[in-house]
Amino acid sequence: MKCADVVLPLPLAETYTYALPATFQEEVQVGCRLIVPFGVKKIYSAIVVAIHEVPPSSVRLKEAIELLDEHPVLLPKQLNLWRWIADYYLCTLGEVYKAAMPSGMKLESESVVVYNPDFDSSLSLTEGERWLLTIMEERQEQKLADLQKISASAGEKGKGVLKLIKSLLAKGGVTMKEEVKRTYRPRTVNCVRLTEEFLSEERLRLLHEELGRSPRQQELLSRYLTLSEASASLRLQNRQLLVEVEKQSLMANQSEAAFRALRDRGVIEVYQKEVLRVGTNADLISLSSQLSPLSEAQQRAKDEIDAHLRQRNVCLLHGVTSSGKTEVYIHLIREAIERGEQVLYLLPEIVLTAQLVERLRKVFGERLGVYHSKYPDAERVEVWQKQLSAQPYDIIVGVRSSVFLPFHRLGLVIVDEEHETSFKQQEPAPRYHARNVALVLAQMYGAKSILGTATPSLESYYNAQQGKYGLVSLTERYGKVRLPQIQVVDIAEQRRKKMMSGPFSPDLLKAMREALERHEQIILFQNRRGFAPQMACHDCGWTPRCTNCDVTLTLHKGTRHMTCHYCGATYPIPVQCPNCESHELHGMGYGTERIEDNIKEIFPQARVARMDLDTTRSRAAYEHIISDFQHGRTDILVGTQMVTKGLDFERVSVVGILNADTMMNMPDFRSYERSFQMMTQVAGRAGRRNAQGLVILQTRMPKESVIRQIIHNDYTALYIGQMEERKAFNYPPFCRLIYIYLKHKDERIIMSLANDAARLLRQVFGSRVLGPDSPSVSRVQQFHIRKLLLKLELQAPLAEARHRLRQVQSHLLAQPQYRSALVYYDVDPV
DNA sequence: AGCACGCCGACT
DNA sequence: GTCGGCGTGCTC
Repeated sequence: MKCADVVLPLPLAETYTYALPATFQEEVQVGCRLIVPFGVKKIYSAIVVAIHEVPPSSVRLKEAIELLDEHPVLLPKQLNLWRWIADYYLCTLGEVYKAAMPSGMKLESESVVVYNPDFDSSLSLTEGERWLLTIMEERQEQKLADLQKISASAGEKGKGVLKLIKSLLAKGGVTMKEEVKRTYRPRTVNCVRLTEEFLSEERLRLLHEELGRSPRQQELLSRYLTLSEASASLRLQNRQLLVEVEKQSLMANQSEAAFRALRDRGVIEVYQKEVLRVGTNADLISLSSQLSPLSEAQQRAKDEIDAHLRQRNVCLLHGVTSSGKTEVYIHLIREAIERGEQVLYLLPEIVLTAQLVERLRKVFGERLGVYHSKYPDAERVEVWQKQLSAQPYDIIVGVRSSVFLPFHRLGLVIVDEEHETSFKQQEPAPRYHARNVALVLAQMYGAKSILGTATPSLESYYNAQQGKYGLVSLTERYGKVRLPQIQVVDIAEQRRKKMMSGPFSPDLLKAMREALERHEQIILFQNRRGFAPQMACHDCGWTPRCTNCDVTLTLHKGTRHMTCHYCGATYPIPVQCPNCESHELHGMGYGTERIEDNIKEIFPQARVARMDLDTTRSRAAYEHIISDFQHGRTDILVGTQMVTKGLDFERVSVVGILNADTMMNMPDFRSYERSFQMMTQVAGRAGRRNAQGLVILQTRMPKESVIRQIIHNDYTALYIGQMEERKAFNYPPFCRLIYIYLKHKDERIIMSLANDAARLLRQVFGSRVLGPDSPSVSRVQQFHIRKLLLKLELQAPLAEARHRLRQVQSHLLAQPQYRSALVYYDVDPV
């Protein structure tokens, strides 16, 4: 008798053991999915991580319900990676499972309420029960979740559906069942074939005569026979030898009436064939045909990378914006594929646009698979399945989560825009850094890695300086375009002189006006979305705040709401100050929405688009904005960080950074590094394949060192300056950081918990523990938050440290007063 | 996570 | 007296 240890897609630390029924116990392998019952009613698809004999002690194991896979969907290396992530990032395997697999592969049960048609409705029922019963009569099987939605919109009548369902269940009006929802459905196409009766030359000849007076049907039939290559009788007798004919291709110029006639005669029949949504390797194109030759500088960079990778496993490519790193990658990818290796090309979500995929497809055709969170889940399931198959994609271009895809023979990993913080998942767990996970993955496969960026993270550059990574610089822009000229405007001074028009300095307006006259494009960067970051009463200074979180509300004029950017709650805009009854409530400060409004007033003839979280909810909307700008259908693009990411636009001559100070003043040891990266990246959008661009950088702190470094594109100065500070105050890359977050609804409890945790941790880690602090947003969704900081030496035994952390956690949570507290970790925070 | 159980305050 | 809120503990 065998049983299996499984991981459930839940934040649980343990694996669970299920008995395997005789019907499929021989087929179960590690890495397969099993459907298992869990708790009283729930059913999940779990991943098998071990198979063994039933231990004698375990009295009552539940049985697994069903085996979903003949072959593992999780390869041993992927499972090892899961384990590494759970261990390193201090989370559970279940959390990794949740993040790793497309949801179509993580089945979950849902409760369904079923109407009982034999129910005697003359029984005495309450008004609510009657209401529910009429709803169930209309549709006799309804998901519990749907009923809850219906009841929420029904108001009074639908109050407490759960209660109503329970009472009706007791009276026999309805029953309940659990159904596993299969969200992934293969796509099918209609195909046509001959029926059993007509699968012989003899019968077909007869038919031909019968059809003597039906030329349309004859034509259709002969077209079918041609398409299916049903020439020899051997083929006819063995249906497997016939080529499948899709109805769509059969019906080109054919009569639908003739088709129906043939079908009604019982000659042909229609069946469904499963097809992949994603491309197949059918039309492999020659790899060298679409390669652009490299410039001298690019070729040199590529040769250096090759040389480094012979010695080391990782190489950092530091190439200025617009130096054509992508072309270098393309050449490296081609060579890897020719060696028979697979390639993983990681990008931050925002850069993965149609334009890049198109460029890569031109070279690699259907050898390229795209894995993106904004693509339909069904497509992601298929990419996963294809990676498992015998003909996987040679290249995967994907976002963060593509590090979880299965590979057979991974040989090269490219992490583009390596410095991007969006590679680090913030919420929920696992809080993993896809760049670092990708490096671990590469190591597991013995693959080489390339990190590319114009603005390296200090960590990566430090590793390169230490000789851990190779370092290659590409200092020349493609086509030898000059880097943009950066002009700094002191907005404090301009404001004193009353020269500012709202957020715009005269210099910026002048540059914009001239660009518009020359029919060139403009990018404006403001790192705040919404209309105004807060509202305030002019008379008493009162400011609306979120009731769940400790933050001010952002005014969104378009949606006529105030929104909490932490919990997403929306509030109506107050007409009157609740504090002093004044009507003088105004938005303070500038978000992208307000900038857009102002520009439309100043340049009414200009076509303006805005790109931020609010305007790019869907992939279509996002690609629309980009393609409009790319094809010159918009003149000015206003946006948040999104506009700073490696987008290629040819006609941009002016970039405006409206307020650099919000970035530099972030209360974070990385604020200067971030400011440099963001501003250098957005500046790099100016003057590509064109004359030199102009960047207007508005700030109140024009003398700051980082501003000087941005102007001169002096990464080395930034690096040296920042490294001195990091060393002096002991911050990464000179140590490792782990944030410990504590959450509780009661502020008094969180304070005492934070103090107890700090005391216990200091007993173990001494002065390596800092805090507790209140984070800048100290309350989110009713939970009070405290944060502790653990600074570990680079050579510290990490596994030991993590073990001790877990010990302290379980010790604290065992105390009754802290039982409802939440503890989680952020390892290597960004 | 999601669900049942159990304990306390606000209503018939 | 019961309904229903939420805190607590368990799930092979």
